[in-house]
Amino acid sequence: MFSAEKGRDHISSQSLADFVGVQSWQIRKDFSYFGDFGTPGVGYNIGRLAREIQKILRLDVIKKAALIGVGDLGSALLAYPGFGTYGLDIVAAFDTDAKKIGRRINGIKIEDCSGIDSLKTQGIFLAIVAVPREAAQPTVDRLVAAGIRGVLNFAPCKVQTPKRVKVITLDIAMELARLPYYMPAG
Amino acid sequence: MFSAEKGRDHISSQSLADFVGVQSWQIRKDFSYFGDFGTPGVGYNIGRLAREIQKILRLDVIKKAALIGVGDLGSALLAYPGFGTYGLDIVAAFDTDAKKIGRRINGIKIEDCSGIDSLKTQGIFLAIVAVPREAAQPTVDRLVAAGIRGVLNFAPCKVQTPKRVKVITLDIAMELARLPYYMPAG
DNA sequence: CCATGTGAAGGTATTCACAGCC
DNA sequence: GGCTGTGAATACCTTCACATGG
Repeated sequence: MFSAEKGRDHISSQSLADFVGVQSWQIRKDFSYFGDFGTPGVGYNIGRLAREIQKILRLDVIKKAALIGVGDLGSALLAYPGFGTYGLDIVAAFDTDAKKIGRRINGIKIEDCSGIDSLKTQGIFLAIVAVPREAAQPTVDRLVAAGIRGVLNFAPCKVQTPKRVKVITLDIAMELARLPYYMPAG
Repeated sequence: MFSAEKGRDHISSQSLADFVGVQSWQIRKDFSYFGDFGTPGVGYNIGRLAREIQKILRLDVIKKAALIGVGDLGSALLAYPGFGTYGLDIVAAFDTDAKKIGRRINGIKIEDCSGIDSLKTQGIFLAIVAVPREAAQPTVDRLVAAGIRGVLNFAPCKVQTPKRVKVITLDIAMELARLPYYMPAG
């Protein structure tokens, strides 16, 4: 990748744009919102650029996350190796099912849900909610009480939180359902 | 739900707005792009509205989908009961792992990948790609050749397709990684 | 001469507020 | 009176093209 830049320490907005499939001015405009990282006539220093982006996206600190609900999806998430790329680490998992409690997946022991209440003391401020729809709101309420600041919700429903707690809801079935809308004569 | 409207056959943009957490003019404006479904002074006929929305979102036809890659995430998707809500039905599953081929999950038999090439003859135009990143582009190429029209891609990478094939990429780790960005002093 | 950063233009989406219909 | 549908106003985002700095 970046074949035109191999062995060089700078890259142009044009090369970056070609690589990710956008226009060069989009690259420059977006970067300019966060500061002047580039050098006119030269381009962007690759090392500097990487560090700036890591800072902007907060990739420089490892963030601990808890998983609530270890069903099929939850198990898949525990086994997924891709979170490290973004400085994320799932360090705790909770379920209500007695048969699952005590089992380990990928080194993480599944705990009883009472442990949720002490997440704050462990420095955990992110939670992944992979519970049935009916359980989503009560679960999130408990997480909010436990001091959680951000929630990734896989339950197909809206959940209410105080403004200080950010929620991203990912309804996988709805994402698939969006596709036919773009397909002429579905 | 809709307690103020219980037992009635019409609902106002205001009630809908309160329920989903938006402004009433957003509801009216959005609906108006697709036609005049409402009655001034009365509101929207609930049955009519439901049918109109089903038509707009193409929920009235059942769409068959194929799953490629039956790892942890793929298995979770096969077991997930929520696709029917949106008129979706996963009817085929493929994997390269000989140990998995022939197994059934939720009534769907896991097949060898050669079956991908005949998806079109089965009337399948949607595919879910849950394979490792390296395999994503070749898999999608094969799906495109097989006449697939829409792809839900869980691999954390861009995939190239002809314009006629719509791709939605869902990078779950990146979704979680977005949260700290909204959290002050993450 | 090269590539950035940005004012300005153009386009799109959001929001308002009200005329018109029930 | 109540509620819709929509023009008009506003804000936002996208795109262009160029002045400026190396």
